[in-house]
Amino acid sequence: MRIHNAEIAAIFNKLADLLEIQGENPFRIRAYRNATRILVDMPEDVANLLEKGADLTKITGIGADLANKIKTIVTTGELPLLNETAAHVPPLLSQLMQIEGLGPKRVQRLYKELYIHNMIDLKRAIKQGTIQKLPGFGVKIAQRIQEGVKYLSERPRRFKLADTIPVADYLLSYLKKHKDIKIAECAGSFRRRKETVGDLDILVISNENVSVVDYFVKFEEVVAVISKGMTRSTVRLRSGLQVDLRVVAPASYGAALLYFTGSKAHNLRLRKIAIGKKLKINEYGIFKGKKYIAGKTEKDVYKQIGLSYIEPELREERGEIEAAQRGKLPELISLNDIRGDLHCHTHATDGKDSLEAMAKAAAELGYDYIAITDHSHSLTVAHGLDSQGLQQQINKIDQLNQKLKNIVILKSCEVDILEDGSLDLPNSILHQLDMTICSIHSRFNLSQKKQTERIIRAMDNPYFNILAHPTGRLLDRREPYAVDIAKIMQAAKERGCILEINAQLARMDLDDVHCKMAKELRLPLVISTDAHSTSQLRYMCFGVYQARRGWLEKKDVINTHSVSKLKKLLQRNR
DNA sequence: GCCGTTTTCGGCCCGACTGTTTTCAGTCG
Repeated sequence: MRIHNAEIAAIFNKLADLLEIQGENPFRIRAYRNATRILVDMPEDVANLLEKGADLTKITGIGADLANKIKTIVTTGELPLLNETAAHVPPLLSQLMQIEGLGPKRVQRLYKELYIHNMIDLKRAIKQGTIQKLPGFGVKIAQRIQEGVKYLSERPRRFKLADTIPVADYLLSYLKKHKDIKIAECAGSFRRRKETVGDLDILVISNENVSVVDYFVKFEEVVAVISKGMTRSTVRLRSGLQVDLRVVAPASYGAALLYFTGSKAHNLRLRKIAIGKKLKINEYGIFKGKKYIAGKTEKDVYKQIGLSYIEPELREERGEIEAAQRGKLPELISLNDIRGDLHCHTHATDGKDSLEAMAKAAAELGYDYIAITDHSHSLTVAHGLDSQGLQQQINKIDQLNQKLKNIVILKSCEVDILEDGSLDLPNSILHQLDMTICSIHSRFNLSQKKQTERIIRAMDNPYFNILAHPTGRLLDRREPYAVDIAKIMQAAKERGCILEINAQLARMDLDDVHCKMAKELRLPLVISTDAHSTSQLRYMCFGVYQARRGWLEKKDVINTHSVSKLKKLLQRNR
């Protein structure tokens, strides 16, 4: 049984919670939390790396002790220290830390004074009204805990980025109506374009902070004001989304935007670098002693500590600071670089719109080409095409291409990869296409070895071009199927195949970490929308965000090429 | 628990808001 990084991370995170409740050294706890972030951000399972004999202490943040603990978890599936700690602190106490307003100190007190071991005990204590009688607690904190418990069971954990955009736009337009607001913009993970957003962070530039905060909490969608001070406030909206507002003066714009954009790990590094230069960074600026030396723009702050400007999408402490120091930051791809969409469906299978409508919509987006990739016949739920159906579509596209002047329709198909790794349409029809995309829509639960072999065998077919949605994950709904992505990428590279970044909102597959992994391997990727209607062609921006988070440049993505260069690339070596 | 261009020991980012206090601890980002 292979242990995945997320499982090791969960063990360290739980250990950190319990140690925190015990009142352990905060820096030791930080080391464990830092390790969880490192593990989650790694493109490959450490179990794999250990098998290859890698030295984990080479990773910054992992010392001899943590490396040993990781090894123990990988070989035995558990960590003795966690079990020992759990003997002193009830392990389910870590759940209580997820409640808003409950940190380690209060959880410890609930445990020691009221013998609360878990969520059930807590709910009982709330009902009995015993919490407010604890020294240091009081009525308001008890009330906040009660609301926190309720909210924890109701709220979605994170929101998809796309779902938060209309809310953010509406809130920003509301804020901008205030006469004293010069600038209002989103920071946080929203600005870093993470695929999911935990809460919305909004920065406002104004000299009239008090009236701005007052105005903010009156926004029509606010259902609860969690905190409200002179310069910041937190509210909860009808949708369950939490919004943090911060107001600063113009001189602090850059420093505040930097601070509020994060990530936390990125900011920590910046602040440490500043300390090394006898400087101090906070949300008001960068200071030498008490003297303000910069802070109007983010660029100014970076410059003071010897770094070039780092794009928000890169600020995850995944090597961007070292790259900035060496002047080796990537020039990130942008939506304007995209010249076509290579994955979309029509009403011939499970799409909503016609071939003509899709082509016209793509032309309106300024694209040079669009590939029509309706499903093949194994996907019966989508009424997939058999050879005959595909032949009819090919003929239709040929006719349409004669007529169309401003766009080229590429003949294609989303071909199912069968369990044995064969494709479910014969090469006799595939050779008539400009390209194929191939994907897994069945037997998700094969072992990692079998699933990986299945895909690589499919790639052996010379008509295999693009592996669509390579891990099959659906955000919040389905875990990725077990595949050795490193092996798949290597095999794709050797065979001239390409991996997709699928921009369907629930997919976003590959993810950012895998994009970066592909880039390092020099494996080309494609960004596609998998549009099932003309309107979904607009999802392209989300794929581009993901690509930017994965450090991709124009040259790394094949649908930035002209149609002739693209066609050449899709020829493989056949 | 990690780390080292002041350090192998002694540091480890920094500030706002709240509630329960009478000057500050706890939580959060």
